[in-house]
Amino acid sequence: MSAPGKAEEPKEQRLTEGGRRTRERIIETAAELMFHRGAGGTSIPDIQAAAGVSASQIYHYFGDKQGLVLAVIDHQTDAQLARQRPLLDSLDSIEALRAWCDTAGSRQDARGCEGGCEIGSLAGELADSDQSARARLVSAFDRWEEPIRSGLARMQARGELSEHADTAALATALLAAVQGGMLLSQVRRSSTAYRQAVSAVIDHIESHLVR
Amino acid sequence: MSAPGKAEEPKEQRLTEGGRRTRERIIETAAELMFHRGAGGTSIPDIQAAAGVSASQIYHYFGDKQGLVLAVIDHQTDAQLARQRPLLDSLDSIEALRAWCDTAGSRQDARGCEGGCEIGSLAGELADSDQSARARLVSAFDRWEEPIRSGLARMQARGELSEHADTAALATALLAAVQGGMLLSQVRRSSTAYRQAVSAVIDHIESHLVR
DNA sequence: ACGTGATTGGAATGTCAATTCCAACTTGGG
DNA sequence: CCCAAGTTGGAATTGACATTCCAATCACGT
Repeated sequence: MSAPGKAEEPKEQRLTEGGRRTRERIIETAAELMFHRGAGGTSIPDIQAAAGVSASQIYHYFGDKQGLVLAVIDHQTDAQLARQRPLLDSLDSIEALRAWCDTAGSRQDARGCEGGCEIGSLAGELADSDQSARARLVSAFDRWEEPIRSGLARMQARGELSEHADTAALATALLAAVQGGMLLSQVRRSSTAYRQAVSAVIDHIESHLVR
Repeated sequence: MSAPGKAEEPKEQRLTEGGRRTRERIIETAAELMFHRGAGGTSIPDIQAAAGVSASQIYHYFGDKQGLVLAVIDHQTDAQLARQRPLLDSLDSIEALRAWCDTAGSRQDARGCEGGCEIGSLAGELADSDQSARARLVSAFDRWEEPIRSGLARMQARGELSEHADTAALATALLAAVQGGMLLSQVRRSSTAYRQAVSAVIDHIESHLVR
């Protein structure tokens, strides 16, 4: 589920088992299409065809397109975090940080560097035009950044990382490197930029190691 | 045997003085709208109304919407680089790097952190869906990264930066930090993430200084 | 002044998307 | 078994958009 947010869902409707599955299928199909063509570039008919559902079903479960987009954001956030676990929960060593960043790089290579970050792409498209989407994206990035900061904080508590290091700022910098690196890699169709970007920040974190 | 219309050379047409101005006005208006609403979110009628031109004029000068988008990419690239000069041409000291990044941060604050990077936003939207747009974006980022690398190379040539420093990689990392930092700042509506991201990378570059 | 090509207005066309509607069908609990 | 609520299909509506067309001006070289 999503983070403890204040989602104002007035219509708490009961779902049949079949209904739940249909709903899931719509979200997953929409997420896939929107990852490649963007939210604006993905039409309801596109989703209908790809998921094998009728228009009524989409509007029944999500109200309107914006509702579906919000659901997709949450789904991608959950999926992204789930996929990165358990690595994400033990980012308390330089090697762990490198390994974690590396899996993302390999994943990027595997798909030929097409598409960037599932969340970052939606963020760039929706941050300015849809306030409720932006709110969820804030939450998404917070949930993503937290485990990084937490890992650094543990290193610091253990005395491995200088007590002067600003773990929150370093975590933000690393997340930014991931996002920016992904964008450059997507444009250049090469994961090199991504690897150089995250490597630089991790090197910098490394410079805060004690002794 | 249809000619693989890979690159239909934009037929060199003669422009009247008024025509040139109309063309410029369309590009600038479109760039402004697309910056806020994205390329896909900006319709030809939108541009018509904002620029005070008729549909014929847009199609006369750009062929179709994609042609206009390409022109907008080039325009934003030129505008971006021009705005950052002369700072961009003297990035050969840590202070210069910080000052350069700071102006972008202030600019971001000045607009309330709405909108990200003029080029980066278009990149995220178009990299996967429009190959000719992607090609221009590759060129845009290359033109942007070059002055950074060049400045670092000068520092290195002067013996200020370690000879082991990979100036190209560092330049890429800094550009990625700018992009990723802008994205996070746009979502969070605070330039803090941007400042932390670029600061981390510049600190890292600083660690390569020969003492 | 003339004529060719540049420029412009504005309506017309065809497509497609978002959303609504309603009727039919299913399911689960009492 | 029976009803209310959940679920689905598919047509209909409405509007916007990209693009085309044609006819009218306008600018400039000769």
